Amino acid sequence: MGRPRSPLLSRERIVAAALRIVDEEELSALSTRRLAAELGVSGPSLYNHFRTMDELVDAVADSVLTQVDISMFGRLAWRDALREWARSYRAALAAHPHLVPVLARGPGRRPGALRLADAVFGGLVEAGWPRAHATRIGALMRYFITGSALGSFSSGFPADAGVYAGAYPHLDQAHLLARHREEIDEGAFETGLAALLDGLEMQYARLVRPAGGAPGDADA
Amino acid sequence: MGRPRSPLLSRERIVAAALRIVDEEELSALSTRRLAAELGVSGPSLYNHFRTMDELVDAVADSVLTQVDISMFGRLAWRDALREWARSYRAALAAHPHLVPVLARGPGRRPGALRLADAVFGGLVEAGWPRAHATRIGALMRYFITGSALGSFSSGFPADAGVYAGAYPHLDQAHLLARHREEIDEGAFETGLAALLDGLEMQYARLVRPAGGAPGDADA
DNA sequence: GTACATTAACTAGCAGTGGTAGTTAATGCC
DNA sequence: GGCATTAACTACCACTGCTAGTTAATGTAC
Repeated sequence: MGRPRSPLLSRERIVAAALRIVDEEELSALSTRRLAAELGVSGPSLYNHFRTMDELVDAVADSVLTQVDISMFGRLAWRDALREWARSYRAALAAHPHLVPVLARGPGRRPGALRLADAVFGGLVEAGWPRAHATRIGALMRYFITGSALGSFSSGFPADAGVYAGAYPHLDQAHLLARHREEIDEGAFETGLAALLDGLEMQYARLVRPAGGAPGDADA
Repeated sequence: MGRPRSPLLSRERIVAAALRIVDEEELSALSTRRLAAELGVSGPSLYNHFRTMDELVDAVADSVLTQVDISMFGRLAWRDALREWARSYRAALAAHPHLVPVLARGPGRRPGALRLADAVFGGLVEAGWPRAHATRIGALMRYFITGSALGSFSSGFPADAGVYAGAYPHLDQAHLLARHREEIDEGAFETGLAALLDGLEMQYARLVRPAGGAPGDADA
């Protein structure tokens, strides 16, 4: 059959189709043959564009991160920037929950992920946080955000009341959780985010002006 | 060959062997044939003890949660209990990071997971938190803890300085992160935990005694 | 403008996957 | 003692990621 007159595939087309499959089903539904079939092509053709399936999944995962807004760093105060960024980050991940375990493995060499890390760290350092603190804050924010996007808390509880009956006295209402999924998950995220920022604010106050008047506020 | 004179397998033996494989390699290394070989048995024999591979993985995951200490609820003040529980929870998960994506899908019908949820929710409610707040706190704590155990932050950054060179100006030291893995991950967890508890404490103060003296402290 | 390396599709096939069907023999219970 | 149940087995099935080797169109160098 030979090479076609115009290319049937491109990395972009492959990534887009793969993302669709992963979102509509799950990560394990993504297979070379399945993806190739969706693209009207035969399995191994994908290997002309990606070296391995892992590399393909990496590209799909990173494509999600390009949606995250980082323009608030340098524009807003660190606390407000962190909050807006966290919301944008979570929204991007929550739209593609099946990819969260992949993304949580860290940035690796994926440009989208490195771009985020760079922006957050840079924003915090420029706001006066010492580098060691900025590192930890970047990490703990990622912990919280990926954790919140990894799986719905509420819908992890079966809606069948019988599950809880005898053995778990405090969970007598847990079968209702799934019904209020979105509002609970969202509420927990916002509550946690607010608590986290309040707590960091306290630390910042102790750190940057420990007795009444210190330097540090680099508001460019 | 028929049935052996004494059973070769048991759920416990299977789960233990599976946990070893998952810890030493990764979740995807766990296959029926591989596991069966390790147990000196042939593949499909496992299906006499578990209906599907998913059920087996669930059992493995839940076995990890039985290690988590929940004795502090009712014994310590809510804030201290939450901190101790969080540390115990994280320690259990971090010892088996490859299982975190499974655990993060929620408790489902797994007794170990439901036992945790029951203890945390019960502890918070008895400490005076309204049920809706207790739900959110249970969720947000799980977000943070699973997120922190899901993947090391620091070792997600390649140790190769060339990765960051031109494009990511603030990450000029990021290649050193992996070298300080444990101390950074641990530090970020503790910093985040402290911030979270500080933030919740502030909320608790506003909530339970909004103007100077309210009821609510059920210290049983 | 013609060689020619490269590219991008293909078919065939390998070793490994979860899971099913059907067989066999030991066990535990009535 | 009779017999359903249990727990092992072998032989498959459809699927997985991936490799090898084939073919024909493309882009580039001279």
